[in-house]
Amino acid sequence: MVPLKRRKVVPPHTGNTGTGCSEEKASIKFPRVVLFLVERKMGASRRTFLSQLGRRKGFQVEELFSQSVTHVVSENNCGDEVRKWLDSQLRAQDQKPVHLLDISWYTESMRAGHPVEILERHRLQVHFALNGAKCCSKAVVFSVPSYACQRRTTLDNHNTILTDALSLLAEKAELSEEDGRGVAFRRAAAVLKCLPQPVTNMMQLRGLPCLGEHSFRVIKDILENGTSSEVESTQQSERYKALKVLTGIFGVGAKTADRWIRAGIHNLRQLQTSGQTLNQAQRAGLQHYDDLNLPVTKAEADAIGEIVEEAVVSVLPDAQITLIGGFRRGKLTGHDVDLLITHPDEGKEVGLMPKVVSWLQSKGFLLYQKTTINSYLESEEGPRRPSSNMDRFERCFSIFKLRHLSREDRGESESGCRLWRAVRVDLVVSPISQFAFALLGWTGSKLFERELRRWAGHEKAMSLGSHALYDNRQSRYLRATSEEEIFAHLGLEYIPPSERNA
DNA sequence: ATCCTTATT
DNA sequence: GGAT
DNA sequence: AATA
Ligand SMILES: Nc1nc2c(ncn2[C@H]2C[C@H](O)[C@@H](COP(=O)(O)OP(=O)(O)OP(=O)(O)O)O2)c(=O)[nH]1
Ligand SMILES: [Mg+2]
Ligand SMILES: [Mg+2]
Repeated sequence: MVPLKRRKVVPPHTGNTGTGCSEEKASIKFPRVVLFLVERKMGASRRTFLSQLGRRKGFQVEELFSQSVTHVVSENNCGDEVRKWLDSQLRAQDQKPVHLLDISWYTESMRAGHPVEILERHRLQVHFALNGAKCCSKAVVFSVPSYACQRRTTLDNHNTILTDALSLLAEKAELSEEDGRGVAFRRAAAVLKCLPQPVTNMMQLRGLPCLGEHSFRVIKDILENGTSSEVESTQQSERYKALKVLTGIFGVGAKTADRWIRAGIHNLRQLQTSGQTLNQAQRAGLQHYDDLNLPVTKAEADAIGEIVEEAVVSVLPDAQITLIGGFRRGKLTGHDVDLLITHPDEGKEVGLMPKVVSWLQSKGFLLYQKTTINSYLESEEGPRRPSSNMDRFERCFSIFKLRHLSREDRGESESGCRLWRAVRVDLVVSPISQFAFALLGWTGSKLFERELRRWAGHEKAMSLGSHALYDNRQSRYLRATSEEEIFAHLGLEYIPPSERNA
């Protein structure tokens, strides 16, 4: 884990506040091992005694913690506590990787007269959640909250093997229309995604939320054998493979795929020869199956953003376009491009979507589109809208025809190779008064959105949508002009887009 | 036992 | 499947 | 029933 080889050893520099190395006349026998003993719980006198013992045996034992230290030895502290102390001593970016070791490694090394091999039992325990669990017989310090919208989840996932496994089980449940199981596995995976380090043993998981018997079993199998038999058998199952292929068609969900499989349709060839009636979305989805199952790059997303911008400003000059969805969270690829359009003057955006779609269609950019315009007058029934304006909401699901991005802009027309690809593009038009809700609602991730809404309903008696937040107790809509304000309304710490990758 | 996000067409 |  |  921690690279010990070729660690540059900084010689004990001047100003090392003296009480150390030079006084003990024994020379340093192990230059690649630089020790530091943590005084906390060990006591100053015992620490001095152990340090001098070590130096007599030829170990370099530092008085102060610095970048040159390679081995940190502690007694009766757990890894979390030691890590916290080290962080308080040295800025995180200045720290080099160190071994966090128990005193047992030190005493064994003293007895052997040389640094002994580091075994698992020598390492200090690193816990993730001390949710009611005890840490070294000391009370809880920090915890992993149970709603994903209370946590920071960046894209650097230290447990991809485990989260891929749990995500696959979630997908299997969702394809079997077992939504409860599906969301349970999604939440379990999300908890592991937010951990600061790889899980190496089961004890580290004590006290974590959303992990139960089944998830523990899957994790244990992977830690012990490198794989989970349940995951493997799922991947090999004919039904799972067929469900994946068929739901890979835009417009085909779990129910339709299940019906087709029961009719003996397991792949695209069987579907095409079956004479099944397909709706318009499914016909487009099937025609562009390969392209739509290719990842979309950030460069392609930017290119589409520019085309849409040209369309939008040509019909409404001051309109603003924002890239949302996974790309706003910092993802490098996605399954589609999501764009949010608004205008600084409330009401100027009304009727924009049909004009934008017409422009794009006239230039031949749209292979498919379904636009929905939600405009309705104030109704007496149900909760009243935020005062002063009516709800206007326009959306378009489309398939874009995008010219291939050329490395050196050679506008070639070679042999049989196509010059374009199909890309799924979602457009949303929102009035500026609802922009913050739209931004929050379409930035995702999907699980993060569900957890925000569950938090709103269950913990705050509120209802959150992608255009408004309703307070059931005050019987009114709460206004917001920024995502920060919405988190504040919900009593949540603000989580930036890059940390919503649950 | 019951719930599991909230909208749209 | 996991939390309440 | 599908999509976000
Ligand atoms: N409330 C709610 N929002 C959703 C749902 N699915 C997606 N969204 C929101 C959050 C997503 O980030 C955003 C865009 O959806 P996408 O399917 O394009 O997902 P995203 O862009 O995150 O991932 P991608 O890289 O495109 O696969 O819309 C849903 O089921 N409910
Ligand atoms: Mg997307
Ligand atoms: Mg999308």
